[in-house]
Amino acid sequence: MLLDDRKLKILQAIIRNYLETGEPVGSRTISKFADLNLSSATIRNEMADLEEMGYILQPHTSAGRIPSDKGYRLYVDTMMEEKTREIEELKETLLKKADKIDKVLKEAAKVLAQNTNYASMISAPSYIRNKLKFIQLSKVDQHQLLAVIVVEGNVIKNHILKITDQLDDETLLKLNILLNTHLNGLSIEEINLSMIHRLKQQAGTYSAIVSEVIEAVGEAIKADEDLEIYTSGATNILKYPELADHQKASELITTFEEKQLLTELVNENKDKETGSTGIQVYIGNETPIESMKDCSIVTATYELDEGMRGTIGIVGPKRMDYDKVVGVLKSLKSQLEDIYRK
Amino acid sequence: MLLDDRKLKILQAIIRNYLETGEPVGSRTISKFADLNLSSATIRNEMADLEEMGYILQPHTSAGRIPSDKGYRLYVDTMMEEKTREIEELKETLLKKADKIDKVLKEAAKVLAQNTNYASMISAPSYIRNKLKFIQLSKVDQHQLLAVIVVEGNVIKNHILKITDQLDDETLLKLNILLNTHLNGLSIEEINLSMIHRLKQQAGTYSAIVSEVIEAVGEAIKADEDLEIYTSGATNILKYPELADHQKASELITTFEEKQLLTELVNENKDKETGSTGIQVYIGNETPIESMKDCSIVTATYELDEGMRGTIGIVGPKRMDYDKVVGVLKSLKSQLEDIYRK
DNA sequence: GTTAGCACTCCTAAAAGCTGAGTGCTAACA
DNA sequence: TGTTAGCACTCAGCTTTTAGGAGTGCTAAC
Repeated sequence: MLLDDRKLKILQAIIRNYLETGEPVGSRTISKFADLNLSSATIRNEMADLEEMGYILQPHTSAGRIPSDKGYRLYVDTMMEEKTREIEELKETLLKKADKIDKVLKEAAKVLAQNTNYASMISAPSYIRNKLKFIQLSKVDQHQLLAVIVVEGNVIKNHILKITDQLDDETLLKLNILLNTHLNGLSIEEINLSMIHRLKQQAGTYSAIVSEVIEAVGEAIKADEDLEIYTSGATNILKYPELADHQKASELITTFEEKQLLTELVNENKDKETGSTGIQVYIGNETPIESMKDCSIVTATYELDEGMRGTIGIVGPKRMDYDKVVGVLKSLKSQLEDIYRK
Repeated sequence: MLLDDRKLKILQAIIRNYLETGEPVGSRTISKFADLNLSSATIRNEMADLEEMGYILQPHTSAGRIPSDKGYRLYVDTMMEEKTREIEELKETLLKKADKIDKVLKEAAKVLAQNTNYASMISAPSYIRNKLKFIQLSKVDQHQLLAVIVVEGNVIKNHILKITDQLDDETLLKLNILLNTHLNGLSIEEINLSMIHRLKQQAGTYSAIVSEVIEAVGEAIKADEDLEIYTSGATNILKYPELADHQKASELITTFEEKQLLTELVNENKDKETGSTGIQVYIGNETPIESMKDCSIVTATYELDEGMRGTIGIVGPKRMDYDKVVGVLKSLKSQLEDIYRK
């Protein structure tokens, strides 16, 4: 069977209507819809066809139709009208706090959730290939050293290490020079055992300190393991009756609270080439997160610098306002990139 | 009317029973309760008295009785049996990660929520009076300096500052010495305008850098303004029907998600002398947080070091298992203090 | 190919009925 | 005087019934 123009128009009308109301839509409702002048009976015939083709389904006999995942997919891929709304307030709020990226992202997630009435998540940008930029050892007091490790992209890690023997300033300076000359500019793959061994030998009695610093460097570089994720508006999902069932809602909100599972989403996106727009839409079972299989997820990938990427995501009911969400995400994406791109 | 021994026993039985079931308890249920051999009719008479005295109330005629806030209060103050359960697993988990206090607290909040089936929150310890311990300026690259600021208690803040003019190593060393000799050991009150002025003069052409560093110092010291709070198990409240109503539940969970309002709880506790145990119980309307007026909150204050305090809290239904919660909180409190106290 | 008409399905909300837990009161008992 | 058995009464909540309405599929006519 062919999906001709009229069928497309009817499908579109069904989806639009369902997005608004959340109720199954019947043939009469569609027949009253402006441009196509058809009786409800005709619509019914067409709807039967659409159902057979898998674009819509009936929750039960004698109910109207609702879009299937396949139907939504078609809608998102081909029928959406691009709206270009702006969220000006957001930009202002963001600019005010531009000095602290964690604050900005937290705030952005909040604004996003409030604007869309869905749940939102933002992952902090993480470097894909990280190189060590700079190490600084300093004496904090008699028993403690502070190691500051700066990684490409000005990610900074601090590590306190306890020492038993006293260190004079000169030795400290030597250690600093030793570490920096050998390690700066190296990525994690380049710091291998033979290099560590060589360094330890050169450090002599202080090899224990060198060990500990190198370990801290390792942790600093693979920082994306515990990826920072900011979420907001998880409770918005309680607003949609089809998701507000206790069991499901609890699982969903927990997913947002724990954040652990959301990394799957981020990782899924990191590798994938998302095309020119950087927007990904997961509908129902397409989602990589089990507890969200009754939801739709829209994500955007932002890139502050070559290889420094993060993910913005919106989670809502399958009948989400895709037009709006995509618009808002695009806007936020470009605003983030504007603020931080040099 | 006097609250004699028998009335007390009946009240206790009512509360115990209600805590378990969450259903209003009737006279017959109580009369079947072991030690007091009384008929349901007698219990009914006593219950009428207890109701008149305000310790219990009826949701509607011909329903059993439930404890009032006043009843719970009496129970918590005088009738609770102290149980001393242990959460051994917690201690192990905590020890494994003892190097990162934020991870520990996050984990502790999680364990707390899972153990109790209520919502949990933990505020990171914050110094009341903070002193500057140490400043370190280093060159990251041609255009950027890194200022590392260490505050008493090894709280470390990093601040990146951009520079236009080149700085040679000698000047940097001089600046470091200048800043450290003048500022170390000072509290925020002691760094006043005249001192800043003097420093700037001595810094000559580099006064802009000094300004920026001092500003960063200020932020580092008053870090408790944006108090870190870790929460977990907010969705647990959906398990208690009396709180799971959409409107209320949504507000409650949002409170946990936003965390902002929780600072009120922390501040409330910071000043208050909580007695020898450090445990506070808020029942119903006693709570300082509006959205939680149908809940009970139990908090404990832990103190890692003189003046370095944080708050642990449990939020649940009014019929929470006070015995257990108090026990768990005490246990966690002492474990935290054990791990971090020097 | 389109449409009016009709019988049929089945969800939903409201109404009616029933049940059982629980009460307050009274009168009798120890 | 305190305790108890008994009884009539209340009322939330569940089940069943009923009615209504939205929507469908099919058929026959245009």
